[in-house]
Amino acid sequence: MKTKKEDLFKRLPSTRRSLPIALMRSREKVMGPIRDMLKVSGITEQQWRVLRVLSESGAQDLTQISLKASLLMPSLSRIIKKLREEGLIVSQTNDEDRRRQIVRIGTKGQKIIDDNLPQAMKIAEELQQHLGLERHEQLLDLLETLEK
Amino acid sequence: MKTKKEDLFKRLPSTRRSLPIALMRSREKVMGPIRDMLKVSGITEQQWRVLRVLSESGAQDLTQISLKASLLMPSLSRIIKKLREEGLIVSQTNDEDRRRQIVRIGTKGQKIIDDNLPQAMKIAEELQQHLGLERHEQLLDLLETLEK
DNA sequence: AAATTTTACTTACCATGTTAACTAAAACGT
DNA sequence: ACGTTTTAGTTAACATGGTAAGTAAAATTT
Repeated sequence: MKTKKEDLFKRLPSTRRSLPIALMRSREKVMGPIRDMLKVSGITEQQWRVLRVLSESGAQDLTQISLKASLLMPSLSRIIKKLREEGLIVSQTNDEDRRRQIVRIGTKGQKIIDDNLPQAMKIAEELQQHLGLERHEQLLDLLETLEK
Repeated sequence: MKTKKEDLFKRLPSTRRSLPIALMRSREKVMGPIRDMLKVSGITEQQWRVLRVLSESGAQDLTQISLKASLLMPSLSRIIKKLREEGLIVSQTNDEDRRRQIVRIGTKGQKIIDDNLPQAMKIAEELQQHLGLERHEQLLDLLETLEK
């Protein structure tokens, strides 16, 4: 078997075996059905994450939301503004610390959660079944390892 | 141990065990060092991917690049324009098919590749070592499974 | 050959990602 | 108390993500 000239040098992994690119592609694949679902409600994936956090963990300030929803403050700031304008959330400044803005989900926002939660769960279950429970757990564990 | 009301209902996985969110967080983590590296050269991660594809696979049209670099055509279109303006690539319309634009990397673009490739390889290696070779391969395999 | 469809981009529009600079309020140091 | 530092959030600027519509050339249909 001949050796190609390029093989004499060290090379970056091909895009197919590159972890950053693989992560990106997987994410696109996984998010497809979720985005399709949300399009009907007219909200984005990130707005959905914010509403979910508020629905699950109750009223809280932007810093907490940004941690739980994995959104950078500048993005979150815009998103909160938008969601408030559309009446999906309500916010008030904290009296103890007037820098803080406490946000809670509104009726209209909660309705979007309620309307989409069943299908979201179905999508998550199908994804899990596609991989198989064991490999699904394994994948999450490996990704968790990556975080540290 | 008491059962909270919410536990009586099916729930979406917490963000820590949600695959879409885990993929996103992992990607951010992994891309950090690469972005830091590229900042010095003044190019973005996506521009880097385009240059890499051109450097590795030679002159080709936008559709091919978009597949290899995992970029949507609208994004790629802008990126190519930018890279051309900055003199990192050169492009010419194909004579057989005048819709096609054949792009190749320029000297200046190749220099960016050459300047950063060693460090990029080092970053990739460190990532691999962090996980361990076996788990690294395992992770890539699992992500590949997800694609299908 | 003329009309239709498909292909390869391009442009527009809006939302988010990312870094940096900025503002206001709270916490700290002396 | 006063000045400094830190924290919480906002704004700005530029690039990309993503959907939709537009354009020109090639391929197909009739």
